[in-house]
Amino acid sequence: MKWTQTLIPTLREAPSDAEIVSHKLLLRAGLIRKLAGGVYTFLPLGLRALRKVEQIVREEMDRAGAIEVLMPALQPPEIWQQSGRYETASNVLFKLKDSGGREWLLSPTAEEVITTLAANEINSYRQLPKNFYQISLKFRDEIRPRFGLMRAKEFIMKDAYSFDTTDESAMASYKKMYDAYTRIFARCGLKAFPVEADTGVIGGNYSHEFMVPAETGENEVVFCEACGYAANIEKATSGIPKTAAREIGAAVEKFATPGVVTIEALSKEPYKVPANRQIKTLVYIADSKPIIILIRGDDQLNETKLMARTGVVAVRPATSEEISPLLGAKPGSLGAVVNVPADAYVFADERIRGANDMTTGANEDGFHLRNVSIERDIKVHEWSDLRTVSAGEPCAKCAKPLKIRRAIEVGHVFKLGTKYSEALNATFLDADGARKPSVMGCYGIGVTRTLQAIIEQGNDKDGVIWPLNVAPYQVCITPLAVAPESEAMKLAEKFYAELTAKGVDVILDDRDERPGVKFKDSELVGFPIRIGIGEKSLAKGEVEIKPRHGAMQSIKVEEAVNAAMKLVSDGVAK
RNA sequence: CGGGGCGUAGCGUAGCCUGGUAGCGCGCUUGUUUCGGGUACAAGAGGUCGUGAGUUCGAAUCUCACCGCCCCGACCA
Repeated sequence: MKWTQTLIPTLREAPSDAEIVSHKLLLRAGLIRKLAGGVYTFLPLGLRALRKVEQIVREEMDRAGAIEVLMPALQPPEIWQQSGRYETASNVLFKLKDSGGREWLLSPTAEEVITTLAANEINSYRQLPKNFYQISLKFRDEIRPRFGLMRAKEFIMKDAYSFDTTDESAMASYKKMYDAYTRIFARCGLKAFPVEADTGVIGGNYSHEFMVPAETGENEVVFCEACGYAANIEKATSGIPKTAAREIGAAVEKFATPGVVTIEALSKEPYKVPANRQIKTLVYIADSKPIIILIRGDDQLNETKLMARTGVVAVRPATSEEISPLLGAKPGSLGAVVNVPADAYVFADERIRGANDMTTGANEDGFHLRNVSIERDIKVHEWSDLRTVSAGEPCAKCAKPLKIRRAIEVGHVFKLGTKYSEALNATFLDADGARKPSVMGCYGIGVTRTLQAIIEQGNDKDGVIWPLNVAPYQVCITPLAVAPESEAMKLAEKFYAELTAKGVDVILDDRDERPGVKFKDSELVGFPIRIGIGEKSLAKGEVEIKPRHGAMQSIKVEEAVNAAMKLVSDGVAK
């Protein structure tokens, strides 16, 4: 490709609506342009890089035995009602009507469609296992699109869906995808690692996310360097000890705490109740029903865990106005010992199970209770892990201190079980003549997000540093004179023809620009290899080869093509 | 949706508080110049100051509403 024939609108300065480095570089390097919030046009260079990522994904899916299909973006709501997600995923669904008034959805994912397909086309265990995938536009009415392609209303996702006869077979399908994902991200030049994950609205019971470490990531990952444990903080647990038991104290005693409405205030003079001997009482509204949560004073509730436990669609903290009539006191004096409505469901965190000598609110403004022994004094309906892990806590597996870092989620694999196959009748006839629902898995890669993650991970002050495998062009030939009869341009054309013939993606910067402009632009866009051709070195029979992320070297004209080929085959120089 | 911020030329911005001629840098066009790291000089084009209403003799500037964009939170590939 000749530079002047394509469109590479580089920018000296980033538009002010870009915040993070990868978003700025996507714009500055002329890869994308915004049409509206969360909606982008891919320019020629951005599209080339995107296609390369897609191709890697496609090759690895095929290699893992998945088969490519293409499902409609326009979907009828009936199948979503059947699966139950018309309600549970309602907040991200784009809904529209055709001219006849019939309602449609824009696909945010395709479990319903693929399961309907499987229900119709798969009848026998002999047809299984099968794994279908597609690479297509997805639509989600994100509450807040942000960071360019990171969270967009419209994005490209690879989604795959496996159907198996048994749980064991489904695990094998899962493992194949897990391994394929590991290869995909490695081939994209990304340092991505798998972590245990919550399953969210997709459902299912076993799941890993693939994470790219980045300060700008929207996720927090808890990990152990010693044993390799890693989990999304929404799911992570630690080996932190339970609350130390003390001698069962005297009977519960009410004491006045005027004006004390925080854990911290109660831990100070004159009360001096340490936060770890306090029970924090929270009221949440779970799908419009109030629930009471008990957690240790120095712990933080993990709302994702709460949602997973309750199985509801949405939880939110109750307002003060909702709490007062329920418990008879305002937040700050709440407890679950006395005056708890009989129908109020009480969840308690495992860490305070068996704890005694605790202090909690009296459900009376300005009073607390001491000597509370949880099992004796509180009716807990359900115990579970509800707390958020903090950095430094001991790993549950090896007791070494856990660390926390931020990351970008680029892929997610789920073991779904039979949730969708049962709802949508995707059954098969087994060898024993019994009709059974297929055991499903689903597997997603945010392709456009992966592209941005590559940039977020590979850049410096001068611009993007593309891994060779996904660079829009691998080699940029930069003649410093562009008149057709000039030595530099003639040689550039020759290199261009030879490298192209060898299957290398080459761009020739034939713009009549100053050398500085060309060098700056090639670094901004981030081509892995630049071949500079100018009169000075040409006089010595040499040209320059400059890896984007390495030192420039002068090389004899006749060796230039081979030298470039070597860099390409080496996967490019450090 | 809650909280915060911002809308002035393609991009980045000044001007707004204290109402009166819309300014600068980059980019773009033309010419000269330069020719190995975003050259220099000159001449130019380009603006409904987000939209609408209001206050005023007069509004980019003050008031209100709406729209859009960005950041923090809930949601997720």
